[in-house]
Amino acid sequence: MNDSTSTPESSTPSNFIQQIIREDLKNQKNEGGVLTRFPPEPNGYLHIGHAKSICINFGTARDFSGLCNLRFDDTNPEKEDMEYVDSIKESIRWLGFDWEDREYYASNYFDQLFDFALELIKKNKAYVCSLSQEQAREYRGTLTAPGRNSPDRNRSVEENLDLFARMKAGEFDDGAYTLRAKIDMASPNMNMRDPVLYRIRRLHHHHRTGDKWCIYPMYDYTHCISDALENITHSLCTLEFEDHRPLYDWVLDELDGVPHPQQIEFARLNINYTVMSKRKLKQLVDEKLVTGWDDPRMPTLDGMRRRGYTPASIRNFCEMVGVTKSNSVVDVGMLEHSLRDDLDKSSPRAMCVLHPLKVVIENVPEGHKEEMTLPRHPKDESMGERKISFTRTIYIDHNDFEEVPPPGFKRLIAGGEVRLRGCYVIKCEEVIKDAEGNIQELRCSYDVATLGAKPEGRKVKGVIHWVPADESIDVEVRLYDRLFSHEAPDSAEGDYRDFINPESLMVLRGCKAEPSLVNAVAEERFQFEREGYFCVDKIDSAPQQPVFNLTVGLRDTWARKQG
RNA sequence: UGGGGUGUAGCCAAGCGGUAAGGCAACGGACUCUGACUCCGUCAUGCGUAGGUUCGAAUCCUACCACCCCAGCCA
Repeated sequence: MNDSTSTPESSTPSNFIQQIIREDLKNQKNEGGVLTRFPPEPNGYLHIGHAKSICINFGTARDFSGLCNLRFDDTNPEKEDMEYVDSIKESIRWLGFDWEDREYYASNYFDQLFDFALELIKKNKAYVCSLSQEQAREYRGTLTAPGRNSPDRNRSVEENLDLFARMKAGEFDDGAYTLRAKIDMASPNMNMRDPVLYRIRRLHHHHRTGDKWCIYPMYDYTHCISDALENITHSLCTLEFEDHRPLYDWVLDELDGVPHPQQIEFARLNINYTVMSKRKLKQLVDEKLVTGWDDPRMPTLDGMRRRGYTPASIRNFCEMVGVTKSNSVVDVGMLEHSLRDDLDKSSPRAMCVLHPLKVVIENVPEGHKEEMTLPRHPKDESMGERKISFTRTIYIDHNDFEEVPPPGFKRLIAGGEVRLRGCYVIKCEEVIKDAEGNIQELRCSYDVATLGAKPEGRKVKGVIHWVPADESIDVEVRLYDRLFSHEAPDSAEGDYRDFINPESLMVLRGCKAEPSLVNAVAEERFQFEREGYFCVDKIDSAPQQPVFNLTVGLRDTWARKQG
């Protein structure tokens, strides 16, 4: 295969869709071009599952030097709204894809769609049916029993034309008539049993066409024609549309002079420990089980963005997952791996003490202040440095001190030593407790000779993070965990809501952050050393008062060993 | 009991008649002023099951099994 057409970079293994397209290009199909489309219905917010589709559609086009259109599949005025088109556009842009000026709407094709319907009627391939919804269901038959022809099936072309025109003119109530394709009521494929092409929806205003129309085309009829009108070459969609393909092909075959794109189906994305259906996500929002569509625990792109996910990590994840036709459930660990992988490279380091424990270093004089310089990134010098004052009173994390340490504990213990990150080695001289025996503070000493140098004659294994007491800033930190404690909340016994992880959100107030963090801006990301990756919440932060969301924790082999 | 799909390790996934890629996870170890990162190593005599064809089968054939989707005037 030595054609001049660009092929996907070899770094990403080829998938079955790329193989089909490569074959098409070899056969000079579509004049060697590739045009795909991402076709969301503007009836809700995008989630990680849509991200896979976006990556496949835009990514496949990019891999073959083609283009991808954005098309809103807005044929059902009952559920759609402008609010959603704006949010969808924003999410796609955020993910890093650009449809340039190729923004289309199925509703822009309503006139042409209507004319094509006329063509089908004239060819005696469509008829106006008066069956009620209930009757239609009865006439349709079942999975194993064939359906029966509608009594209106042999209505004359003239009468069909007249009735369809009157449907459009608004003469009939919702549900009084439908326009149906005349195919085969005995087809083993339910979609081919004279599917509805148009329905009457007088009661709804369309978010773009207003009240111009009172009949609306159905998905099956609209999608293939929209693809054809845009000269789409490959119409990539999910598996559940597999048995709609014969209908997609039927419509285009019956129409004169329209191109015939190829529909190819792939498996949708499933991830464990979450739910992906719009119905359930909406329920979580409506029942206030989460704070909204952009709750950082939600698998929505708005939620993931607020959580601190990077667009690149989501794109890489989608690459990693691959494209196949087999239904699968991807381990959320893979998503987290992709996230950490990107964040490790791109996040400046900072120190923030989540559970402050006061430490007084007795051999540091009152008022003493020594400026420490720490790199913003251990491997990327271009990120620069930050300054932190070493003072007599500091805070360390409560979890970094144990009076009775478990075996292998290498943090601070009574009488033991530990390194303060980027600073001196300190030794715990005394543990001060209140009447109930709770640890109040630690009295320590420090070894002057250990700044940037190994201590003499002994080994100090542990390194812990810290902040100066006076100069640190108080911040709110929100610790997020998986929304569900069951890996398959959908398919488990009982209601999925019963598996909501009660610890999926823990709010910590009075955390002590190093002073450089005071100017952190919305959505800025950091690695809080030894804790995890955090980002500044864009909703609840105020100037000089950042609120941090835990994006994902650092891998923690110690915690894992502890059980 | 109809039709359309899919079965390769705990998870995702290559493989396209020539003797099971890669990633995630896990487990060892090295390194380390983050128990992080990085780096090394281990991890399918086995490809849903049973037969068959072949010198040779995850790949071809036959039968069976399991799971997913379809009976909206939703997309």
